[in-house]
Amino acid sequence: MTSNTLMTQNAPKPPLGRANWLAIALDTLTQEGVNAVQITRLAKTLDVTRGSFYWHFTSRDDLLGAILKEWHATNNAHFDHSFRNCDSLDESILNFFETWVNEGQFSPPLDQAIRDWAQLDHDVLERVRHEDTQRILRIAEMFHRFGFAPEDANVRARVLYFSQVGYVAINLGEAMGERLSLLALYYTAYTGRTLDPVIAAKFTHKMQGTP
Amino acid sequence: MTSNTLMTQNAPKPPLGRANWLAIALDTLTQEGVNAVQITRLAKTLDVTRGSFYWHFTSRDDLLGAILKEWHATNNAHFDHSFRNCDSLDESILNFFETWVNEGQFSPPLDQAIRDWAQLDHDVLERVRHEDTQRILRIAEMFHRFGFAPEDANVRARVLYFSQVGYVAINLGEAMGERLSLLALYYTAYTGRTLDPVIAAKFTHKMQGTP
DNA sequence: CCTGAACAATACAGGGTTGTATGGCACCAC
DNA sequence: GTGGTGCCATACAACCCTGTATTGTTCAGG
Repeated sequence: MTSNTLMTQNAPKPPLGRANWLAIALDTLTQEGVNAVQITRLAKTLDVTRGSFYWHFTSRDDLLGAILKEWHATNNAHFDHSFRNCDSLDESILNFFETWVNEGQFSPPLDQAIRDWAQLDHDVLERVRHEDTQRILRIAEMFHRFGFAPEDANVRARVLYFSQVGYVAINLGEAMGERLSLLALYYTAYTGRTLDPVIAAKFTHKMQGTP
Repeated sequence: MTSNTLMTQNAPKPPLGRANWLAIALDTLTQEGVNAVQITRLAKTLDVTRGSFYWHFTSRDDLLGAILKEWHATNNAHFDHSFRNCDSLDESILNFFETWVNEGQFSPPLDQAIRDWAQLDHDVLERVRHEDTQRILRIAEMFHRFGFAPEDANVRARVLYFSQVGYVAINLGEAMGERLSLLALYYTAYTGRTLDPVIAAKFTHKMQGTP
């Protein structure tokens, strides 16, 4: 091999922006926790030195603040939209399930990483608590809309939400098929009602794609 | 006034043992996570230098291993005994609730700290997964014993267990009164049955002590 | 007494992380 | 081309944490 250029040896490497750093930071946060989001490591995975970071951010805290803002802007917004405009309880609950397995808009792992982080930082805890109560309120409203008494709706919202959070925290690593096989039972456990078999079948078929 | 150290203002400071280090390590683990259990910090809170630590333990990993063993020996054993020898579903479920609020034998915060740790260490994850599946199995057996069909018992066990784990993960910081006021509704949400008001009242009264 | 074990203090080497300061280098404007 | 600006590399100072080696200190028992 020749020692000189003119080949693809020297990657063009387009300039990085604040968004690139934020994205990789969110990744390592969700995968390895707050303590792992270190400037040195991020720089290494971006194949760049820390000089770049300190051009886009003033400090590590600056980055962490941006992370929190990003989480609030994306994850929470998508959570809200997940079960709006639903005409039935079936649809609402199934949409809710889908939100938690279909990583795309709302990211449960990110949510959990933020929650872990909150255990160490009181400011983060406040924000997470606020979000959680908001979410529970919205789920409760949903239950109420479909005929549950206010207090019953409240409790069922809590049980449903707690369960989901607990499930991702426990991280059993089950396959999709396992979970779907219990769908109807989950539905009645959460709602006290029976899931229409046709709707269940449709949902099961739709979900068979993801692991 | 007791005798043999004739009033030295210099604290006698009895010698430390492996158990002392383990205890303080478990404390900081539950309060601040694995990354916070550092020899230097533990030594500082024990008012001792690191020289002591390296006499009792060979390394930090040695300590972490001991922590895991301790968790397995105490927390899990106490979890098992929590709802054994119960004659009714009421009693079982209420005992289960009590286990999760009454910090004494089984410690939910420690449980959660270990779970957070598991997110970073695959070995720990394996052990936690094993424990979680065991626990769920035991709860399912309990439901089955009181008349639930096997699959229904399985799902209800999962919902109940996930909920509790999720609740401590979310860390809403609610007062005892708040939670107790919804007791009966929680009970029917989890079991699909109605809680005997007398038993409910007895339990509520019993629990009013703890915040 | 004296010895050796239990336990702790001190000192040092090696590695890792955050900031900051400063020096390039490309590229676009004028 | 001159200059400025966006972006990154390099070098350095100040910590913090681990592990190990070495040296005390206390105390029981032969």
